[in-house]
Amino acid sequence: MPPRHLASPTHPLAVTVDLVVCAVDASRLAVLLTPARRRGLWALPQQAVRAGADPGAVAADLAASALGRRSSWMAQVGAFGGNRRGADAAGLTIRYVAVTDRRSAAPDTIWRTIGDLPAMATGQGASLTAALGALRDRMDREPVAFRLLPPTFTLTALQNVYELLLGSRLHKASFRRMLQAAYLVQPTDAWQHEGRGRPAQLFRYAPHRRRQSRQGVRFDLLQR
Amino acid sequence: MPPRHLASPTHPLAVTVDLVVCAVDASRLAVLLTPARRRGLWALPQQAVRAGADPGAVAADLAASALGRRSSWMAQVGAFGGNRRGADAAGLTIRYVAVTDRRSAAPDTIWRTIGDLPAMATGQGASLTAALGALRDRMDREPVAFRLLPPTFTLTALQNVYELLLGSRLHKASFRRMLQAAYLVQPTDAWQHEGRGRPAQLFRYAPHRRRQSRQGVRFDLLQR
DNA sequence: TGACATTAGTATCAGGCAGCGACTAATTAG
DNA sequence: CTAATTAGTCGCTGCCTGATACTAATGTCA
Repeated sequence: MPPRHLASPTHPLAVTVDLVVCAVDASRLAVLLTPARRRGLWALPQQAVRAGADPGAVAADLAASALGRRSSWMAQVGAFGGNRRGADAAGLTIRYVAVTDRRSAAPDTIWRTIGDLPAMATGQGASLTAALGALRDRMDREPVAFRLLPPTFTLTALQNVYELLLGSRLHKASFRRMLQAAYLVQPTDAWQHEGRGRPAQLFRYAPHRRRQSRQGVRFDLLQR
Repeated sequence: MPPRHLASPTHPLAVTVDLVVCAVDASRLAVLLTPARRRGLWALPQQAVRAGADPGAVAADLAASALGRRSSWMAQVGAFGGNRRGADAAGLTIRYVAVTDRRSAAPDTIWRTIGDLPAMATGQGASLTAALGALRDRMDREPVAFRLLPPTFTLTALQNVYELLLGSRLHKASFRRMLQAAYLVQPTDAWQHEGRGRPAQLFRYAPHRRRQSRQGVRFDLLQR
């Protein structure tokens, strides 16, 4: 037997991509579900990966087919595998999380808000939670929040998305100050009249002047 | 043909784990390499995944066999696949990055510092860079720096590791102040006498009193 | 033995930024 | 016209950051 750190023979494996597509629905986070194999249950959209295919491309196609349109942002959560329960459980799952600004849906798929999820197939709930965690982690490195909103949006709407993803409230003035300092949005000429109250100006995501990040050490985020 | 978002038949795939093991060597980052299939070239340690195996466990075993001991920290970088060049290129690669405090090595494996890498097999250099990027990303969320150091260490050594991973210099007083505020290290009774200069106190990684993270939005890290 | 170099660690201060409350602005409802 | 509601801004205060400058403890070398 050769040392284990050298190349070793291959053992073909069943590989599936599964996908958590998120959208914002009236201050709630919603995810897209498809019918599970067992009737009455729901599951994350998933698709087998063929040899030679790029898993990212497979996930993008899957998102497009489940949404009826392309998702506006996507990232890989990770690869998981081994001893799940169920029928052909010996395979590998590559999980992706995606985001969209419009809750369109292909036939048979449904949107459900977190906290109001239907009965789901085994393990799917945990997958979903893990994917949302990954989303939260990337939120301050990539423009995820903007991809959950239409091309133009109010700053209040943007703040709501951030609060939703962070799970905590933010201070209005501070939020806007930081946003301005980061040169991430541009005002448009349009204003949104939303029933009562003062109209809100619409902004567009338009990052210019990339600021140097501080390069500091965030010990306060380091908790293990 | 069924809709693509529903379960579809399986297509077995060759799945490999590959691994970037890092250590600190006199203010340089070093990685562990094994001989590539083609003589004279070097490659990342890798191993096939059998059906039913957990890729994380496979990676941990691989690390243990390449190092001769367990690695002190490990994380998945991601799953990559599809159209690489080379012989059996149709498979999938799950990449992990690991970290150790001692540069032990199994027979046939070598340590090389970044910037002084030998000729490597196709694509391996890029894999390595991507893994180091992932390491840097997780550094301020998980205690990676501490795992690159022995159980007790001087604060100067810790700061050197942070500077190495961040790629920039940090201010001594600020570094220590933040470290103290985060309750991450405890002083020991031991002092390190390093040739000339004042001896340095040895500390141990011992996070107590988990502070609330600020929950703010780091727009300055958001640049796309 | 004493001055100097070297490394560790601390103190203090000034400027900047975050969080906060309070303010103005623009609209609808009644 | 007044109150309610939502948008957006202003100014203050206290904390944190980064810098400089200091003290402390050791080895080196004349």
